[in-house]
Amino acid sequence: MSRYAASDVEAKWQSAWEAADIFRARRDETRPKYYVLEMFPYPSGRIHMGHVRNYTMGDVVARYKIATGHNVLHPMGWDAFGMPAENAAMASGGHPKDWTYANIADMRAQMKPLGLSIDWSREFATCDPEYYGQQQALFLDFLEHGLVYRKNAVVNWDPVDMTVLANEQVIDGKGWRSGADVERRELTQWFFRISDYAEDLLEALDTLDNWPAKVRLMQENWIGKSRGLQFAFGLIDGPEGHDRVEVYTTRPDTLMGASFVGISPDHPLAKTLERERDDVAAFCAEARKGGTTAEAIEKAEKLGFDTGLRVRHPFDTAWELPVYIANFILMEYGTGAIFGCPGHDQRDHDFARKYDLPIVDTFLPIEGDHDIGGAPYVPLKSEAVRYTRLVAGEEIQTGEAGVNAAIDFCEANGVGQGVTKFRLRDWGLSRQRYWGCPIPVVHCDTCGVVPERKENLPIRLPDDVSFDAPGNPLDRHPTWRDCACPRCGAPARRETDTMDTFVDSSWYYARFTAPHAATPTDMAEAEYWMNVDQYIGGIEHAILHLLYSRFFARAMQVCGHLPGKAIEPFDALFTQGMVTHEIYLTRDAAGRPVYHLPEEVSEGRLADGTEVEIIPSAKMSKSKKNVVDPSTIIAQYGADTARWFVLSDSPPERDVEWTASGAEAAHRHLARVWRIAAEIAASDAPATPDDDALLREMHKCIDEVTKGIDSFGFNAAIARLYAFTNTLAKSQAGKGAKTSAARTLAQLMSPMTPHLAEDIWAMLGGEGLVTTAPWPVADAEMLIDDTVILPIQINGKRRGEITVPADMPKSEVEKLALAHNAVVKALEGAQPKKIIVVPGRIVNVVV
RNA sequence: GCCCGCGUGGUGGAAUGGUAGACACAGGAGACUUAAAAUCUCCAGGCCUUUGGCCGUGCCGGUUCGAGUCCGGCCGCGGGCACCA
Repeated sequence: MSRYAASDVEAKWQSAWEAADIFRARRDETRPKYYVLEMFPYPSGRIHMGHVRNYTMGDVVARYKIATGHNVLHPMGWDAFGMPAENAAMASGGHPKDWTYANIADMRAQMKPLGLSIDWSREFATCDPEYYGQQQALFLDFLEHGLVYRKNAVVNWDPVDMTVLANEQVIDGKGWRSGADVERRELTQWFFRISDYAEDLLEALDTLDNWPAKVRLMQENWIGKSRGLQFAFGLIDGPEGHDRVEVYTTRPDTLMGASFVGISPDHPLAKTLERERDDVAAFCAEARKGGTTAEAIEKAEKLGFDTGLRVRHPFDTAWELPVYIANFILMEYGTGAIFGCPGHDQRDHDFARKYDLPIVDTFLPIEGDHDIGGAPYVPLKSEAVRYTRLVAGEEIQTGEAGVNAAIDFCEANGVGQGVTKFRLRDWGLSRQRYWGCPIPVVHCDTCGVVPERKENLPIRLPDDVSFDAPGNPLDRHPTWRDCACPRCGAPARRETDTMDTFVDSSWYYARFTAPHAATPTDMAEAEYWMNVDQYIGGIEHAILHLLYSRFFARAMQVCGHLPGKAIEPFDALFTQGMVTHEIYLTRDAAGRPVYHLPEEVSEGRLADGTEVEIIPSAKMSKSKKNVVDPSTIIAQYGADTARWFVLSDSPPERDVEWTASGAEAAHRHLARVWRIAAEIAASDAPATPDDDALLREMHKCIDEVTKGIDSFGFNAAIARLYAFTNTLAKSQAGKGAKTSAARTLAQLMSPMTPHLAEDIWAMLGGEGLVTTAPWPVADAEMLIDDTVILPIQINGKRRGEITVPADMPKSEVEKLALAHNAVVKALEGAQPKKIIVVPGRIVNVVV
């Protein structure tokens, strides 16, 4: 008998699927539709195991849905704009466009051998003018509907290269190429009004029942709805135009603990002072050093500058507080000003100790009380309710009730208003870069900012650009900027900013429903195919990409590009873990790590015998060389082995470690299944006898694998398939029962290992393709066993077991349990205190 | 710093609040073979006084007849933090 030859088998069945054209999605009102989508890849050049895992999971779902009679849409495309293409152009002199399309061709060629059930006729790249032209049309519609506007915003500025830097390009506060200290600088930029949808985006999270709870929680925290008090401190002898400092606080219950007021270096008062005073200007310049990320700002050393100005406390006008400019206060949140309460906030506490400000405890003492000299006192969740002193004679509870009481008290006394604020800021989409979708507006000296006419779209990126100087090539292009004003016809200049690549990925799922429509979407197609029934991708997109997509679905609906039902574009979301691998390294003379590829290492040693250090289980990354190329694995074992392995060893939401032995074992198992099936097919044994145990196992396997796939329990489903294979291999049944069991095995494996499944299905005389064969259904009667083993516990510890009929009444089970040796011994003639019988599960005797 | 998650044998992991360790990897013993490969069979959490007993799911405490699972606190590791995609 021949052996399982993966490469022949896989090529054969991929051709068969292509010939039958079974993955092309067409509208068909007679069948339920199912849209499964994996987050589309960035065309970096090579696919990696993370891609294999992501697309395999989507493929399992897609193939399972095909088998259960659904009309499946399973498309693929490329998130093709972005910085790496420009970096490659700068490093090697090529063009971002050539680099990107070459990468797409390479990656498509690597992806096809995986045997994915993709409708390739719908493929597009976001850098295709056909796609980004429609995106420009969307932008113009958003502009018309008031969903886009311009305002100033802070960017990372490299003062040597005179260019804007991405956060990624700021290393330890310095520009990645120039090494200069990065500054925060304001530019006029385009913004989407996502914050107008904050309340809706928050409330609709409750409707996303099939999203992971943690993703919903992360989005909830990101949107950050809070109720607080907005009020003003009266400013004493402030500069002209400044008589108060508006503050927003979520902790008005601690107002009596105030010991300073802090304002952002970008606060209007700070800017006024900066113009008037050199010492303030010097401090603000210092405070603006470093990157713009929240992490950089909050981790930076807390610096404050005493302006010398004083404000009056709203409850006691004789009480004066100093005004500090502080580098950790963000102008984007609240009012850009805070009051500091060092007694009950760690950051304020640190600040107060550094600048020698008073630390006031506002919580009334209860027994064994706190001392806030060493650390701020923040009550624990589990502690008794605390009371705080708001003003003399007013005591209020802490926590939410206290905040509301404090707001009520303040409003009643004319000190500010209770307001609701969101942490969510508007989405800045301007990028000062070439390789992105041009923003389709024109700057005219007479008319100002004018939208392009839709008939002029797409506004194409020019091909003749150079990357030999820092900055945006569109800015220095000799002619591209020149145009006629769409309104008055006078000579005008194009906007040279391009769009954030998150814009590209915020609506591609809608475009897949009609990838070549002359408008952004085709409403009939969108009505049929939307929503995405199952979306699958990395947890790293839990906030930004998913939130932006949710906003876009709403905005597109406002502009008539999506039907009402698509307000939430992704009905179900699954976030998968990473593929990890050990890192192998040796040290150079200076002790710096030198990384080695897995194939260079054998049994912990390099070919020359040098022992390597091993760092366990880290995310695969080219720089650490702990990567395995899927193409190598496919060449060695076949795609089914790679698919089987990435699904088998870990739950899909968790990381999976790629190991050579695991891949080897997966391949051995698939070869075994093939061999077992081939033996059954070639056997001349009689059709009977049946094997009741085998058939029961088969139905249990159908049941559990079906449930496993339905709930993304792929690893558990695969474990069940291993067990069933073991049972089948040992069965003494006749050819009839074995053939039936093996065909079922082929069907159950087909979503995971479709090529192998087709091959053994055909071998065993299955009709047509297993891919399109109807999914098997478990016989409910075969799932119930006649007898069960019940563990006997004494005081919750297992002491024995009894085997009883499954339907034995509780009273009978109790009698049997009480007669059990271990129970008799434990009772020593006494009566049990209690007996708990959970039918079919357990007996617990309390003595 | 802030938000979120995870932690179970040598390893990956399984377990609607109900027999902890399914299934697999690595390991050990054996069969087959001149031999190897391949394949097949069996063993396998730790400890002890071994037909039995004790301990055991990061640590400390709680709820419960019963906790890997629920609650509180801690420790460790990972993801995100708005211009990486």
